[in-house]
Amino acid sequence: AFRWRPLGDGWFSGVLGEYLVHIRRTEGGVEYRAGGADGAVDADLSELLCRYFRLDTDNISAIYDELCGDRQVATMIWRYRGLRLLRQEPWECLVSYICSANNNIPNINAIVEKIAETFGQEVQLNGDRRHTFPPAERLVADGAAEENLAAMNLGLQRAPNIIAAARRVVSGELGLDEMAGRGYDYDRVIEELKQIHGVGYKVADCVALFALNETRAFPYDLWVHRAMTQWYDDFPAPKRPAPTEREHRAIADWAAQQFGHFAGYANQYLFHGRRQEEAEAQLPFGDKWRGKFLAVPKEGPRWAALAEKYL
DNA sequence: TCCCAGGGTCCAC
DNA sequence: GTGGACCATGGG
Repeated sequence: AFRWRPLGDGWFSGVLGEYLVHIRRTEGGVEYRAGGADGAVDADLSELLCRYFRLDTDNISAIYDELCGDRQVATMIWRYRGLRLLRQEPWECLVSYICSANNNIPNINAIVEKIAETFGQEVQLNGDRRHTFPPAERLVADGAAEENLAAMNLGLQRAPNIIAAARRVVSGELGLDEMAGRGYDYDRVIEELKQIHGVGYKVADCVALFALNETRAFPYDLWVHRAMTQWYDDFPAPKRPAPTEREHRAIADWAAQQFGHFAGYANQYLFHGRRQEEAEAQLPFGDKWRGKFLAVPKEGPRWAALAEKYL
Protein backbone atom coordinates (compact mmCIF):
# COMPACT_ATOMS: atom_id res chain seq x y z
CA ALA A 1 0.00 0.00 0.00
CA PHE A 2 1.40 3.35 -0.99
CA ARG A 3 -0.47 5.82 1.19
CA TRP A 4 0.73 5.23 4.73
CA ARG A 5 2.99 7.87 6.27
CA PRO A 6 4.82 7.61 9.58
CA LEU A 7 3.89 10.42 11.99
CA GLY A 8 6.38 9.53 14.71
CA ASP A 9 5.81 8.00 18.13
CA GLY A 10 4.44 4.89 16.48
CA TRP A 11 1.58 6.62 14.72
CA PHE A 12 0.80 6.20 11.03
CA SER A 13 -1.42 8.31 8.78
CA GLY A 14 -3.43 6.75 5.98
CA VAL A 15 -6.66 7.24 4.05
CA LEU A 16 -9.24 4.46 4.13
CA GLY A 17 -12.36 5.13 2.09
CA GLU A 18 -13.89 8.38 3.32
CA TYR A 19 -11.70 8.60 6.42
CA LEU A 20 -8.30 9.91 7.30
CA VAL A 21 -7.03 7.39 9.84
CA HIS A 22 -4.28 7.73 12.43
CA ILE A 23 -3.39 4.40 13.92
CA ARG A 24 -0.71 2.80 16.07
CA ARG A 25 -0.02 -0.39 17.91
CA THR A 26 -0.62 -0.70 21.61
CA GLU A 27 -0.04 -3.61 23.93
CA GLY A 28 -2.38 -6.28 22.67
CA GLY A 29 -4.16 -4.16 20.09
CA VAL A 30 -4.28 -0.87 18.25
CA GLU A 31 -5.64 2.59 18.85
CA TYR A 32 -6.90 4.89 16.13
CA ARG A 33 -8.53 8.24 15.38
CA ALA A 34 -10.58 9.12 12.32
CA GLY A 35 -11.09 12.35 10.41
CA GLY A 36 -13.46 13.50 7.68
CA ALA A 37 -13.96 16.61 5.59
CA ASP A 38 -14.54 18.74 8.71
CA GLY A 39 -11.91 17.23 10.96
CA ALA A 40 -12.11 14.58 13.65
CA VAL A 41 -15.15 12.33 13.65
CA ASP A 42 -16.30 9.99 16.37
CA ALA A 43 -16.85 6.94 14.21
CA ASP A 44 -16.42 3.29 15.08
CA LEU A 45 -14.10 1.97 12.38
CA SER A 46 -13.57 -1.46 13.88
CA GLU A 47 -15.45 -3.15 11.07
CA LEU A 48 -13.62 -1.19 8.37
CA LEU A 49 -10.25 -1.91 9.98
CA CYS A 50 -10.99 -5.59 10.47
CA ARG A 51 -11.76 -5.79 6.80
CA TYR A 52 -8.70 -3.81 5.77
CA PHE A 53 -6.29 -5.85 7.86
CA ARG A 54 -8.05 -9.08 6.92
CA LEU A 55 -8.78 -9.89 10.55
CA ASP A 56 -12.22 -11.08 9.49
CA THR A 57 -11.16 -14.03 7.37
CA ASP A 58 -7.47 -14.80 7.83
CA ASN A 59 -6.50 -16.77 10.90
CA ILE A 60 -2.85 -15.81 11.07
CA SER A 61 -1.85 -18.68 13.34
CA ALA A 62 -3.35 -21.22 10.98
CA ILE A 63 -1.58 -19.57 8.06
CA TYR A 64 1.73 -19.68 9.91
CA ASP A 65 1.22 -23.36 10.68
CA GLU A 66 0.67 -24.06 7.04
CA LEU A 67 3.59 -21.98 5.75
CA CYS A 68 6.17 -22.99 8.34
CA GLY A 69 6.70 -26.28 6.55
CA ASP A 70 8.95 -24.21 4.31
CA ARG A 71 12.20 -23.48 6.11
CA GLN A 72 12.94 -20.15 4.45
CA VAL A 73 9.44 -18.78 4.98
CA ALA A 74 9.50 -20.05 8.55
CA THR A 75 12.63 -18.00 9.15
CA MET A 76 11.01 -14.87 7.75
CA ILE A 77 7.86 -15.44 9.79
CA TRP A 78 10.02 -15.77 12.87
CA ARG A 79 11.79 -12.49 12.10
CA TYR A 80 8.85 -10.46 10.86
CA ARG A 81 5.98 -12.07 12.70
CA GLY A 82 2.82 -9.99 12.42
CA LEU A 83 3.34 -8.84 8.84
CA ARG A 84 -0.05 -9.17 7.17
CA LEU A 85 -1.67 -8.92 3.82
CA LEU A 86 -4.12 -6.05 3.46
CA ARG A 87 -7.47 -5.94 1.75
CA GLN A 88 -7.16 -2.70 -0.19
CA GLU A 89 -9.77 -1.00 -2.29
CA PRO A 90 -9.62 -2.59 -5.76
CA TRP A 91 -9.73 0.61 -7.82
CA GLU A 92 -7.04 2.41 -5.86
CA CYS A 93 -4.94 -0.73 -5.83
CA LEU A 94 -5.25 -1.16 -9.59
CA VAL A 95 -4.24 2.43 -10.32
CA SER A 96 -1.36 2.23 -7.84
CA TYR A 97 0.10 -0.85 -9.49
CA ILE A 98 -0.39 0.50 -13.00
CA CYS A 99 1.86 3.28 -11.71
CA SER A 100 4.34 0.80 -10.24
CA ALA A 101 5.67 -0.54 -13.56
CA ASN A 102 9.40 0.13 -13.90
CA ASN A 103 9.14 2.65 -11.07
CA ASN A 104 10.46 2.88 -7.53
CA ILE A 105 8.46 2.90 -4.31
CA PRO A 106 9.09 6.52 -3.21
CA ASN A 107 8.07 7.74 -6.65
CA ILE A 108 4.96 5.55 -6.67
CA ASN A 109 4.03 7.00 -3.28
CA ALA A 110 4.40 10.50 -4.71
CA ILE A 111 2.35 9.74 -7.83
CA VAL A 112 -0.55 8.16 -5.95
CA GLU A 113 -0.56 10.99 -3.43
CA LYS A 114 -0.56 13.52 -6.27
CA ILE A 115 -3.54 11.87 -7.93
CA ALA A 116 -5.42 11.97 -4.63
CA GLU A 117 -4.50 15.60 -3.97
CA THR A 118 -5.62 16.65 -7.43
CA PHE A 119 -8.88 14.71 -7.72
CA GLY A 120 -9.81 13.51 -4.24
CA GLN A 121 -11.69 15.13 -1.37
CA GLU A 122 -9.77 16.72 1.46
CA VAL A 123 -10.00 15.03 4.83
CA GLN A 124 -8.26 16.22 7.97
CA LEU A 125 -7.37 15.20 11.48
CA ASN A 126 -5.38 17.09 14.10
CA GLY A 127 -3.69 19.31 11.55
CA ASP A 128 -2.92 16.44 9.17
CA ARG A 129 -4.49 17.07 5.75
CA ARG A 130 -4.84 14.25 3.21
CA HIS A 131 -7.19 13.40 0.34
CA THR A 132 -9.45 10.48 -0.46
CA PHE A 133 -8.58 8.47 -3.55
CA PRO A 134 -10.82 9.57 -6.43
CA PRO A 135 -13.32 7.03 -7.79
CA ALA A 136 -13.07 6.07 -11.46
CA GLU A 137 -16.06 8.30 -12.22
CA ARG A 138 -14.16 11.34 -11.06
CA LEU A 139 -11.29 10.77 -13.51
CA VAL A 140 -13.55 10.58 -16.55
CA ALA A 141 -16.17 13.06 -15.36
CA ASP A 142 -15.12 15.62 -17.95
CA GLY A 143 -12.40 16.32 -20.47
CA ALA A 144 -10.63 18.65 -18.06
CA ALA A 145 -10.00 15.84 -15.60
CA GLU A 146 -8.39 13.73 -18.29
CA GLU A 147 -6.24 16.62 -19.44
CA ASN A 148 -5.14 17.30 -15.90
CA LEU A 149 -4.15 13.71 -15.38
CA ALA A 150 -2.31 13.62 -18.69
CA ALA A 151 -0.40 16.77 -17.72
CA MET A 152 0.93 15.27 -14.48
CA ASN A 153 4.01 13.70 -16.08
CA LEU A 154 3.29 10.24 -14.80
CA GLY A 155 5.45 8.77 -17.54
CA LEU A 156 5.25 5.50 -19.49
CA GLN A 157 1.72 5.96 -20.83
CA ARG A 158 0.42 5.70 -17.29
CA ALA A 159 -2.15 8.50 -17.59
CA PRO A 160 -3.86 7.14 -20.75
CA ASN A 161 -3.81 3.64 -19.28
CA ILE A 162 -5.48 4.87 -16.09
CA ILE A 163 -8.11 6.78 -18.09
CA ALA A 164 -8.82 3.74 -20.22
CA ALA A 165 -9.19 1.57 -17.10
CA ALA A 166 -11.47 4.16 -15.50
CA ARG A 167 -13.73 4.16 -18.58
CA ARG A 168 -14.09 0.41 -18.40
CA VAL A 169 -14.96 0.58 -14.71
CA VAL A 170 -17.55 3.31 -15.27
CA SER A 171 -19.12 1.49 -18.20
CA GLY A 172 -19.47 -1.62 -16.06
CA GLU A 173 -17.28 -3.60 -18.41
CA LEU A 174 -14.79 -4.09 -15.60
CA GLY A 175 -16.54 -5.16 -12.38
CA LEU A 176 -13.70 -4.96 -9.88
CA ASP A 177 -15.90 -5.40 -6.82
CA GLU A 178 -17.65 -8.44 -8.29
CA MET A 179 -14.27 -10.00 -8.95
CA ALA A 180 -13.60 -10.01 -5.21
CA GLY A 181 -16.58 -12.29 -4.65
CA ARG A 182 -17.44 -15.84 -5.57
CA GLY A 183 -17.69 -17.01 -9.13
CA TYR A 184 -14.22 -15.85 -9.99
CA ASP A 185 -11.31 -18.22 -9.54
CA TYR A 186 -7.68 -17.13 -9.65
CA ASP A 187 -7.17 -17.78 -13.37
CA ARG A 188 -10.24 -15.82 -14.35
CA VAL A 189 -9.30 -12.84 -12.18
CA ILE A 190 -5.85 -12.65 -13.75
CA GLU A 191 -7.27 -13.07 -17.22
CA GLU A 192 -9.74 -10.22 -16.74
CA LEU A 193 -7.21 -7.87 -15.18
CA LYS A 194 -4.74 -8.50 -17.98
CA GLN A 195 -7.24 -7.13 -20.47
CA ILE A 196 -6.38 -3.70 -19.15
CA HIS A 197 -3.64 -1.90 -21.00
CA GLY A 198 -0.64 -1.53 -18.72
CA VAL A 199 -1.49 -4.60 -16.67
CA GLY A 200 0.71 -7.68 -17.07
CA TYR A 201 1.11 -10.69 -14.81
CA LYS A 202 2.87 -8.86 -12.03
CA VAL A 203 0.36 -6.04 -11.70
CA ALA A 204 -2.56 -8.45 -12.07
CA ASP A 205 -1.17 -10.66 -9.30
CA CYS A 206 -0.72 -7.67 -7.01
CA VAL A 207 -4.30 -6.49 -7.46
CA ALA A 208 -5.59 -10.05 -7.08
CA LEU A 209 -3.63 -10.55 -3.87
CA PHE A 210 -3.92 -7.14 -2.22
CA ALA A 211 -7.51 -6.30 -3.13
CA LEU A 212 -9.41 -9.25 -4.60
CA ASN A 213 -8.96 -11.96 -1.95
CA GLU A 214 -6.82 -14.21 -4.11
CA THR A 215 -4.44 -15.36 -1.39
CA ARG A 216 -2.77 -17.84 -3.72
CA ALA A 217 -1.54 -15.12 -6.10
CA PHE A 218 2.26 -14.92 -6.11
CA PRO A 219 3.38 -11.55 -7.54
CA TYR A 220 6.76 -11.98 -9.20
CA ASP A 221 8.75 -8.78 -9.11
CA LEU A 222 12.44 -7.98 -8.96
CA TRP A 223 12.79 -8.61 -5.23
CA VAL A 224 10.86 -11.86 -5.25
CA HIS A 225 12.99 -12.90 -8.22
CA ARG A 226 16.14 -12.26 -6.19
CA ALA A 227 14.72 -14.11 -3.19
CA MET A 228 13.60 -17.13 -5.15
CA THR A 229 16.74 -17.54 -7.24
CA GLN A 230 18.98 -17.18 -4.19
CA TRP A 231 17.05 -19.20 -1.66
CA TYR A 232 15.45 -22.04 -3.65
CA ASP A 233 17.34 -24.58 -5.72
CA ASP A 234 14.33 -26.38 -7.15
CA PHE A 235 12.46 -23.21 -8.13
CA PRO A 236 11.66 -22.94 -11.86
CA ALA A 237 13.42 -19.61 -12.30
CA PRO A 238 12.46 -17.54 -15.34
CA LYS A 239 15.28 -16.35 -17.60
CA ARG A 240 14.44 -12.75 -16.90
CA PRO A 241 12.80 -11.08 -13.85
CA ALA A 242 9.68 -10.56 -15.96
CA PRO A 243 8.31 -14.05 -16.65
CA THR A 244 6.72 -15.05 -19.95
CA GLU A 245 3.26 -16.60 -19.95
CA ARG A 246 4.63 -20.12 -19.78
CA GLU A 247 7.07 -19.19 -17.03
CA HIS A 248 4.34 -17.45 -15.04
CA ARG A 249 2.30 -20.62 -15.16
CA ALA A 250 5.24 -22.67 -13.94
CA ILE A 251 5.89 -20.22 -11.09
CA ALA A 252 2.24 -20.15 -10.02
CA ASP A 253 2.06 -23.95 -10.03
CA TRP A 254 5.28 -24.28 -8.09
CA ALA A 255 4.14 -21.71 -5.51
CA ALA A 256 0.80 -23.48 -5.08
CA GLN A 257 2.60 -26.78 -4.62
CA GLN A 258 5.18 -25.37 -2.21
CA PHE A 259 3.05 -22.96 -0.17
CA GLY A 260 -0.54 -23.99 -0.78
CA HIS A 261 -3.60 -21.77 -0.64
CA PHE A 262 -1.77 -18.98 1.17
CA ALA A 263 1.12 -18.62 -1.25
CA GLY A 264 0.54 -14.88 -1.27
CA TYR A 265 1.45 -14.64 2.41
CA ALA A 266 4.68 -16.55 1.74
CA ASN A 267 5.32 -14.13 -1.11
CA GLN A 268 5.07 -11.08 1.13
CA TYR A 269 7.32 -12.55 3.81
CA LEU A 270 9.91 -13.42 1.17
CA PHE A 271 9.60 -10.02 -0.48
CA HIS A 272 10.01 -8.18 2.79
CA GLY A 273 12.77 -10.49 3.99
CA ARG A 274 14.83 -10.02 0.86
CA ARG A 275 14.44 -6.24 0.89
CA GLN A 276 15.25 -6.10 4.57
CA GLU A 277 18.38 -8.16 4.04
CA GLU A 278 19.48 -5.72 1.36
CA ALA A 279 18.81 -2.74 3.61
CA GLU A 280 20.71 -4.17 6.54
CA ALA A 281 23.66 -5.01 4.32
CA GLN A 282 23.90 -1.31 3.54
CA LEU A 283 23.87 -0.27 7.17
CA PRO A 284 27.41 0.10 8.49
CA PHE A 285 26.29 3.53 9.69
CA GLY A 286 28.13 5.54 7.10
CA ASP A 287 26.49 8.35 5.19
CA LYS A 288 25.51 6.00 2.42
CA TRP A 289 22.78 4.22 4.36
CA ARG A 290 20.48 7.24 4.26
CA GLY A 291 17.47 6.56 2.07
CA LYS A 292 18.34 2.90 1.88
CA PHE A 293 16.61 2.24 5.13
CA LEU A 294 13.56 0.20 4.34
CA ALA A 295 11.74 -0.98 7.43
CA VAL A 296 11.38 -0.91 11.18
CA PRO A 297 14.76 -1.00 12.95
CA LYS A 298 16.08 -3.47 15.51
CA GLU A 299 16.37 -2.70 19.19
CA GLY A 300 19.05 -0.59 20.83
CA PRO A 301 19.64 3.12 21.44
CA ARG A 302 21.48 3.57 18.16
CA TRP A 303 18.66 2.09 16.17
CA ALA A 304 16.16 4.08 18.18
CA ALA A 305 18.03 7.28 17.41
CA LEU A 306 18.05 6.47 13.69
CA ALA A 307 14.38 5.64 13.74
CA GLU A 308 13.57 8.85 15.58
CA LYS A 309 15.47 10.84 13.01
CA TYR A 310 14.46 9.21 9.76
CA LEU A 311 11.25 7.23 10.17
C1' DT B 1 27.24 10.61 -16.84
C1' DC B 2 25.34 6.41 -15.97
C1' DC B 3 22.37 3.24 -13.64
C1' DC B 4 18.19 1.65 -11.54
C1' DA B 5 13.37 1.35 -10.08
C1' DG B 6 7.40 -3.78 -6.63
C1' DG B 7 7.11 -4.01 -15.74
C1' DG B 8 4.49 -3.87 -20.02
C1' DT B 9 3.84 -3.48 -24.97
C1' DC B 10 5.12 -4.02 -29.48
C1' DC B 11 7.31 -6.30 -33.22
C1' DA B 12 10.48 -8.90 -35.85
C1' DC B 13 12.08 -13.81 -35.85
C1' DG C 1 6.18 -18.49 -28.02
C1' DT C 2 10.52 -15.67 -27.47
C1' DG C 3 14.09 -11.98 -27.26
C1' DG C 4 15.04 -7.28 -27.86
C1' DA C 5 14.07 -2.18 -28.13
C1' DC C 6 11.55 1.19 -26.15
C1' DC C 7 8.94 3.54 -22.89
C1' DA C 8 9.59 8.62 -19.31
C1' DT C 9 10.58 10.15 -14.70
C1' DG C 10 13.25 10.85 -10.35
C1' DG C 11 17.07 9.86 -7.43
C1' DG C 12 21.60 8.09 -6.19
